[in-house]
Amino acid sequence: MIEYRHEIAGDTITVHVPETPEDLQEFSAWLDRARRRGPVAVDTETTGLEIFGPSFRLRTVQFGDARDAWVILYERGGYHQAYARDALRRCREILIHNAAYDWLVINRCAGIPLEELAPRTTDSRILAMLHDPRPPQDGGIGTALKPLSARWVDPSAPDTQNGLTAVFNSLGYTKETGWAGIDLLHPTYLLYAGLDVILTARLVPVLRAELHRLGVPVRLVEYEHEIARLCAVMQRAGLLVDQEYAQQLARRLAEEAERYAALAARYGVVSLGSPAQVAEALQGMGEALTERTQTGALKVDKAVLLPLADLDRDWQRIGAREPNPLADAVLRGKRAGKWGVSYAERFISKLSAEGRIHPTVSALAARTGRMSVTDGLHQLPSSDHVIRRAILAEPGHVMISTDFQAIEMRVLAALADVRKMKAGFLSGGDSFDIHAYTARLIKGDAATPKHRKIFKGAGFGKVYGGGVTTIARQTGAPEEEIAQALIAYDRQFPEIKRAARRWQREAFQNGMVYISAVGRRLPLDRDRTYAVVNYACQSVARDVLGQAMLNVESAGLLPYCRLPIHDELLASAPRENAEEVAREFEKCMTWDLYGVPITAEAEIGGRSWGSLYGADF
DNA sequence: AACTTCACG
DNA sequence: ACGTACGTGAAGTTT
Repeated sequence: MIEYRHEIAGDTITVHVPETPEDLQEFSAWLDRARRRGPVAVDTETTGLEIFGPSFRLRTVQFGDARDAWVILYERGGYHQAYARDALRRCREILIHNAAYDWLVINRCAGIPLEELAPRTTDSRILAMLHDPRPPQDGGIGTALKPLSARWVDPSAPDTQNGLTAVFNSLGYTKETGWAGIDLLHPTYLLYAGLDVILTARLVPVLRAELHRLGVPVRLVEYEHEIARLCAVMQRAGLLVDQEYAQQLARRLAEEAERYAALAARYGVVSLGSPAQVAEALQGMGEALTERTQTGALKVDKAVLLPLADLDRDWQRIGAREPNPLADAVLRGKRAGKWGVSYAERFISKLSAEGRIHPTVSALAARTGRMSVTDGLHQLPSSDHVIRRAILAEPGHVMISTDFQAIEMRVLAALADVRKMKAGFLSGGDSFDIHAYTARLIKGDAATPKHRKIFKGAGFGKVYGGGVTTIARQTGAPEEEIAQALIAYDRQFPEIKRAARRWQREAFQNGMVYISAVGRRLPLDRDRTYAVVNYACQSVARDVLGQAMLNVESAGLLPYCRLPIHDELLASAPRENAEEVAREFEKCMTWDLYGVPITAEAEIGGRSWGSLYGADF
């Protein structure tokens, strides 16, 4: 048995590393005592972060409480693996930091379904997010184990992390390659592995007490653990990639990017991605650039370049001027480059052995509680089907996308109790259009599609906290018209302004933390408290999606689910049942929220995701 | 690491 | 006192 001693918060702790069957027996005896006393913290060390990648391996599984850690050398195989598996099955209550990762690792490498682990798990990262969801850049502690431990357990907790990075470097590894390359028995590695479970074991009771003190509902904590499980199930399922198509698409886009880059080079732009070069070249061609970035540099983003290329927001010729050929080449070259690299190539490089991508589905990512998904799967271009075409339903299946209808406007109406909005949503049928309704309320029979567009902008302005200038820029309407529209909007829906003021006051009285309708803590930035309207709506909309996911599971539809996308659930379902499954999804996403109907509409596509975006396949 | 840009809801 | 568009992930360039 290898043993290390270390100090945490003034206590001497021990990291045990069993090597022989007798050592493992001792571990087993400890586990029996520990699991009777209380929860056992669990963690894994792996060769990297690509759980579904072809060379991924599980190296160690750690167990621990506040004073003892046991690092099981899973990589050694044989009885090490047997004891680790057995121990995972025997623990009643498990504590994990960022459980979704370890659930999936253990599921993939040790064959224990995450459905067995999840009901027994408390995730310290979830507790931390419910305490303060802000990343360090926004003034929070963040949710990484070391900074959290430094705050709540022992200020010197991050030292081992830095120590391990230094060891990686001294051995000629980087932060990425070190995890797979370092010797399994390296003392710093084993100590680091052991300390993580001890820190987790100490973190959970402190955070629990803190949440209790702040009145965060236990129900919310439990709900978040359920949502984490559902997201992990979707991550495990992954999405099928049309490999041949993706490869061909990547090649085509690379060629296209190359062609436009060569064109831009003729005007002195060596790198399309260099705003400074683009700005200088455009000015050299006599173009007047007026917009500036936050740091004072000349802005040459899409919004600036499109008019120079005589293109509207949909890339259609306006006919107002002679297109600037450089602006046109930069726009097209950058788009082709981004689509090729961020999407098509990424799909290929991220493939699992089974030909699928498994993007990380983070259940609790944004400071509003919103989910996030990696590998670009939340950001695939929707204006064109070519990228989404590369993602496929299962063999014999079709893609089904079920969207909430105007969810944030409905949540706003519900939370702020906006009388006329609620009346509209209640009277409106399936195809009710809140923005057209608003336009009719204000303009009467004179309401036109142009008015609808303006009041849609005003509605988003309310939800986002935008002003006249930004809404005018977004909608393309004159500022005077927008100013009038906002006045009319406030007159029709006076409850919104009142609620905004009330929510800001509540937050101020609560240490600049607004408590959402479900009890979620939403810290406000002092200099932009108006954001509370957006935080309230966005976070409850996220919780509406979470509830829908729970309903979907109860209806037996979870195996069809592939991705949550803020106001949408993407699914793959057998072609012959598609109609029935689609209706079921709609049912799971339909209910009443404080007197406002929440409604959803399913669309049945073909084999590829792209088929839902105006293409015929 | 910071900045800029661009893709989404 | 007044007014403020919100939230992400990712790539490329510059510092």
